[in-house]
Amino acid sequence: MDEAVERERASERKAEPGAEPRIEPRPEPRTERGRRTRRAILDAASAEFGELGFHEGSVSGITRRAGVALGSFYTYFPSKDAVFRALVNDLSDQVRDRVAPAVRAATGGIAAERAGLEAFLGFVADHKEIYRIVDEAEFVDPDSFRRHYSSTARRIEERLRAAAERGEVRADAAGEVQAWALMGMNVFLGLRFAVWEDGDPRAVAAAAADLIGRGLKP
Amino acid sequence: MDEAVERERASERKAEPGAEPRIEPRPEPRTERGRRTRRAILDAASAEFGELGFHEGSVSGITRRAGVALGSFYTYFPSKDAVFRALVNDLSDQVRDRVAPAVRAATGGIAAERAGLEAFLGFVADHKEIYRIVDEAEFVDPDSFRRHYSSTARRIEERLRAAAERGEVRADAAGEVQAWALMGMNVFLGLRFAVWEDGDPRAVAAAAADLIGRGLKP
Amino acid sequence: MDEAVERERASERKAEPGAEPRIEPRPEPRTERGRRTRRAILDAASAEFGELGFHEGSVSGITRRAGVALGSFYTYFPSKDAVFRALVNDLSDQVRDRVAPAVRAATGGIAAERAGLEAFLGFVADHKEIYRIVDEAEFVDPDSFRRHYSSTARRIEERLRAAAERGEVRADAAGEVQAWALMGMNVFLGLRFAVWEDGDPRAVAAAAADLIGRGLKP
Amino acid sequence: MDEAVERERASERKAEPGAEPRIEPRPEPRTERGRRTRRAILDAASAEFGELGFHEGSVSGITRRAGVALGSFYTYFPSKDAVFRALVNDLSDQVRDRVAPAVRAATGGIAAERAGLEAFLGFVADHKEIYRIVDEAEFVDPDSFRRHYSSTARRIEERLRAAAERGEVRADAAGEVQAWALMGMNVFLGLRFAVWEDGDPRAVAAAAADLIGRGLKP
DNA sequence: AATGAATGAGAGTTCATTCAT
DNA sequence: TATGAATGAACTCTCATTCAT
Repeated sequence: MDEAVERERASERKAEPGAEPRIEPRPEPRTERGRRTRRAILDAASAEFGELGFHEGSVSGITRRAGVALGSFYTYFPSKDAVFRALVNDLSDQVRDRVAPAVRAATGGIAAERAGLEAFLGFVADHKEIYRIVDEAEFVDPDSFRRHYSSTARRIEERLRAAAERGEVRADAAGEVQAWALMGMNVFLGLRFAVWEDGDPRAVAAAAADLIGRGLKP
Repeated sequence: MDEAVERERASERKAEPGAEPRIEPRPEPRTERGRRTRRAILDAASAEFGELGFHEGSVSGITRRAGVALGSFYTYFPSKDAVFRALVNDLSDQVRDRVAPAVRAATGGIAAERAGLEAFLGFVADHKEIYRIVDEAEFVDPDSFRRHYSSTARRIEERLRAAAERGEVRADAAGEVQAWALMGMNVFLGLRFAVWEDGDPRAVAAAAADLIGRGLKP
Repeated sequence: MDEAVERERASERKAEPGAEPRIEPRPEPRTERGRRTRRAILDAASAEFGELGFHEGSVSGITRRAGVALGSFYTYFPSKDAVFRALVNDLSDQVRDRVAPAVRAATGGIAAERAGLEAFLGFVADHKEIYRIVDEAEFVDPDSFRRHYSSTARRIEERLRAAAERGEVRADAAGEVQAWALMGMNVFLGLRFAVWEDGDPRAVAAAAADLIGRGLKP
Repeated sequence: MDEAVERERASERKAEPGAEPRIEPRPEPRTERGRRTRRAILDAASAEFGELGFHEGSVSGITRRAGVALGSFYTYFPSKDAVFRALVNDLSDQVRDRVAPAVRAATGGIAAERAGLEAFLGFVADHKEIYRIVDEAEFVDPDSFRRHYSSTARRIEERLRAAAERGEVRADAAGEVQAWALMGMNVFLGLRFAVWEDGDPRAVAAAAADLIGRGLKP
């Protein structure tokens, strides 16, 4: 989460190069009450944007959900864009934090991917709004969007390479193309079997692992 | 394309059941001039939404690009939403019409998927805006969004089943999960290697076909 | 006046049953400043609609007269229709509040009608816009229009009945027809001798009272 | 009706003094077909404005009802205002032409007023749209509005005077005030017992005649 | 830190009227 | 005469952001 905050600030600083400096990043809340309010706004934003999307969602909708006055929003976030960015990064980190341990706990490259997908499907089922939010980032904050998928693909690629070095995966199948293919697979399986309809994560992950296990096997 | 028009009208007709249908579908242009203008607006909308997204794009931006007066837009489309819907369906049909022949011309199930992906990557490179438009449909016109992916997945699944019957693919690997997995791969490979950066369609398609070829082989 | 506010809110709440109530009633202003602004807008609306009518009048004309920003209008009224409704009810109550005491102070049924008409003519001379506003309600807000005349006629009818019981008026002349006839008389005398041209309220009221006094006498 | 046409032209000529000359009155249709089209448009306008009012009614609504192309409207009327004016004058003349014979056929001043009101109620029941159209003229074409009521009141006043000369009515009750009072009664009785609800014209007219008969009696 | 009134740029949509065919 | 496409001014309403309290 700290990472996300870091990025949020960086992103704000360089936002709109050439334009008026406009909006300063907000300082961390000093009091406990302030921290609670900030969290309430962030959660409300997640609900608002998840339900309505960025453009249909409104700052006043967020503050209404959060139970605070409209003006209070600007005590914590300098703009509507800023909450959204904070949210995308927050979610991006949350997925990573949920998938990574599952991957690490698995034995063997394919088993790791299977475990990772299963964890991912579980996360998605709990946070169905993630698709709408991340997808809309493509329009609202392309940087966050690219960063989210680039870093996810990079992590997969690194795992494939490590597996290749351990001889579990063909060396020529441990590249960027395969990493993106796997990520795409995961994302769409999540859309279909966790967002649209609740599928059985174990079964879906097993079928996918079977597919790529054979596909990548040396 | 006629199908798209058909759907557009149907969609408009049943929009908001119960509410007064104040926004009526527009009649087909009766003159040749009218048909030309309608097409110009549709193309302009594609450019506008592709560059700016649905919400940042404006009707006046569309008419400016099309070189017609603002009011003329409403001679052909009852609302900003309506062009967008028409556009999504139009693009959806265009992809299908580009991919289908390539698939049919190929020999064997895996070769067909390879050819399909290659054709898809080519189409995407020519219409980079398709991602932004289809993705934003998730928010603007969820029906079109679902229909687009559902029908694409269904077509892949049918091909897999046919290939399984011909013994080219394992029978237990010709299901919905695999179809969505393949579609996800294709979509993300398109995003990475045709929209973000121009990759070599042949090479990317070959690598993907190798992966799934082994993965699905009986 | 409270009654009018009450009705306004009720009317907004049930507007367009079945459709989404996108346009919500505005909460009461919480601060004194807010109350002042609301009143300024209502008065400005009265002037604007009185001069130009509902359709030619504009929200921006109202806010210009009120000396507030365009957007402030929507802090207090959810739509142009809504101010209009509020205005009609406000005026309707104002007439009643001006006529009623004059009526009560008079001795005898006919004298009461005479006094009522005289008060009414005075009010109209001060608020010449009332005709345009109430008349246009027929198109903009038929409910308010009907309510205004129905309740006025009902009050007249009740007075006639009471007078009949006191033996001041023929029993068979204390019905709805007579009440509507009297109201119509009053309304048109107001139009002719208070709006179009400033007549002498006492003289006009006396002539009318003479007419109906003889007409209703037992 | 010729009178109405005459007035229409005059009114158009002097419309908007000082403004650009703009719009020429349309010549009489030369062919039979032209006359039919003009009538169809006028009837359609009556329906359109009667249902929707002047502002909500649209030229395209009129042409749709009339079954002619939008552009054809301007072959017969120079503007939306112009049809409306033509319509008001047309209706005004129609009422007069329906009421006048009934009045003439009656014997005695009061009987004439009774017969006139009864005829009026009958006309209104057949043309409920007349109220909305004449009332809205107050905003759209104040001249027509004033002329309509002024000339109606003048006719009543003349009848009262003649009756006074014949000794049927008190001399001091044959003035403008009484004429407007009678007209107001008639109008509101029409609104209540012919437009809002179908009452019995004979009974209503009898009750009103009783009222004014006694009221005016020498 | 919190509140909620105030601001105004900006967008979608309508429709009377014109005009080329 | 008739047609229907084209035009663009004008209007209502939204909402992110500011600011006085």
